[in-house]
Amino acid sequence: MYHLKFPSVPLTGMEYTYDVDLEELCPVCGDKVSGYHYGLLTCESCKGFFKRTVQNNKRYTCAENQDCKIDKTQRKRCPFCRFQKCLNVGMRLEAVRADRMRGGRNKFGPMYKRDRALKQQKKALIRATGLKMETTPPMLSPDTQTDYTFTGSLPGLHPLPKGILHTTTTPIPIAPTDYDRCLYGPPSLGMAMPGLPPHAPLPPQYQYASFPSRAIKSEYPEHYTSSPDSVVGSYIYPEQVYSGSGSPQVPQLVLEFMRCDPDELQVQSKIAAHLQQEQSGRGGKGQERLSTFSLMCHMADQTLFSIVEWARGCIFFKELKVGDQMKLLHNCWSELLVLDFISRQVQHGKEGSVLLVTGQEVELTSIASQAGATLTSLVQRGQELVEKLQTLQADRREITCFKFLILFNPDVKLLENQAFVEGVQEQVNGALLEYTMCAYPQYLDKFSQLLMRLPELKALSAQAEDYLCYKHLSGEVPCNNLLIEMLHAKRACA
DNA sequence: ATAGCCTTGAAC
DNA sequence: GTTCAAGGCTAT
Repeated sequence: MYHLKFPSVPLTGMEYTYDVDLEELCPVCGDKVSGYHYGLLTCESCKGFFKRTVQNNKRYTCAENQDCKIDKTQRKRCPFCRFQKCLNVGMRLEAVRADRMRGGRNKFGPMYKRDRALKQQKKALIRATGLKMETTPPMLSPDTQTDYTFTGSLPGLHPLPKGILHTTTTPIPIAPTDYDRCLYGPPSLGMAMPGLPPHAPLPPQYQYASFPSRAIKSEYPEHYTSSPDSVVGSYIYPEQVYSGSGSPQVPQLVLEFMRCDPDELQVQSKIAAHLQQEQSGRGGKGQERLSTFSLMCHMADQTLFSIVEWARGCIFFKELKVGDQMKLLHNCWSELLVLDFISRQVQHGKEGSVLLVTGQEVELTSIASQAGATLTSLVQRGQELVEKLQTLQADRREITCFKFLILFNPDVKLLENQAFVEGVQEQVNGALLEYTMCAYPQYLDKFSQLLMRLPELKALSAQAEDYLCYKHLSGEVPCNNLLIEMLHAKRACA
């Protein structure tokens, strides 16, 4: 399935791929676009179809392998796959009104406006630079259009995934559960939170779901909120932090951080299994599965899940009220995600390739040749940071401290317990300083050298976020995505 | 059930 | 007042 792409989008990052005038095509069926409907530009018929499906709570089944091609002539054939595709390209359930109120505007208005502006900007850019690189073969339906951003699959992805990602034996267990989740659960952090039960499929309340914080709060169990008068002192463990029995060189706090750190292999197999499920859910016997880019999105999404899970279970963070937890995570999710990637490269990575969270290796050359310019430069910048950290001999403990420094950012606005966050950051700084002094006495300024990498990481993650935002607005990021949720949450605050 | 056209109404 | 994405209507 290569269709998880917005056919009308001419750009992939900063480079220009194909005809802007081919723009008015429905991402679901390729028919003529009639305007923004339920989150993106679609044709009139898919708009109506989506509305009928959601309003009347229709359930379809696919007579084939849930991978039917949807185009203008065949769109009536399989409503199951059509609706699936609607969701995949990013049509929003929340935009269908539960109360059927007519007219007016909804919260997507500003998004449509931004999207228009973005498209306009790009058109102008193309006109100005004359940089049209490739042209879409005119006969291709949206289903078969190539994703120029990140073509089909990377060679490096094949060796391992043979067994891991492309298993054909799994029957497709997705049918009712995921359908329900898609239908009733607008993408939300709440629903997405690991370890929490998903929405019960009760009355369809997909009405004006305000994006970021709505479900998040309500879905947190009460016991995650702590007493209102939490003060710094009561959370720090003063006498245990630096002294203590363990190893003489490592501050107690650092040991505690390491204890919170998830087992890498566990995360790896969990995410690999998830992606396998994802793949088998759509593949069937057809070869067309998720594009590499969508696969990467799912991978990043799952990594984000594990990061959120980590945060919720780790020292200090779990003492915070849910509101503050969310604010901190919304602020730093992309940094943590990038750091996760970076640290994997620092620890295991070989030169010339990157290691994915699933354990797969991808050659840098194949990224350079197949990914768009923006993504390639992101990876490039990432590798530069990796090299710096390797030169510094940054170890796992130090990088784990990084995670806490990033998470406990006292500059986050409107924190209820800002003093606590500040206190934690100070403690982490202290522990990191002591650790580097004890463990690497020969490097006098290792601590400050390490700290200087943080702004670089921040800049890199900001760039990555912008890239993701762009891809999202282009409709290329799969829906029901925690990544996107985070993206929206952050931009809504800004 | 589908899809083209019509009506509505909050945001601008 | 104008816009334009919601929902509604209806012949096919």
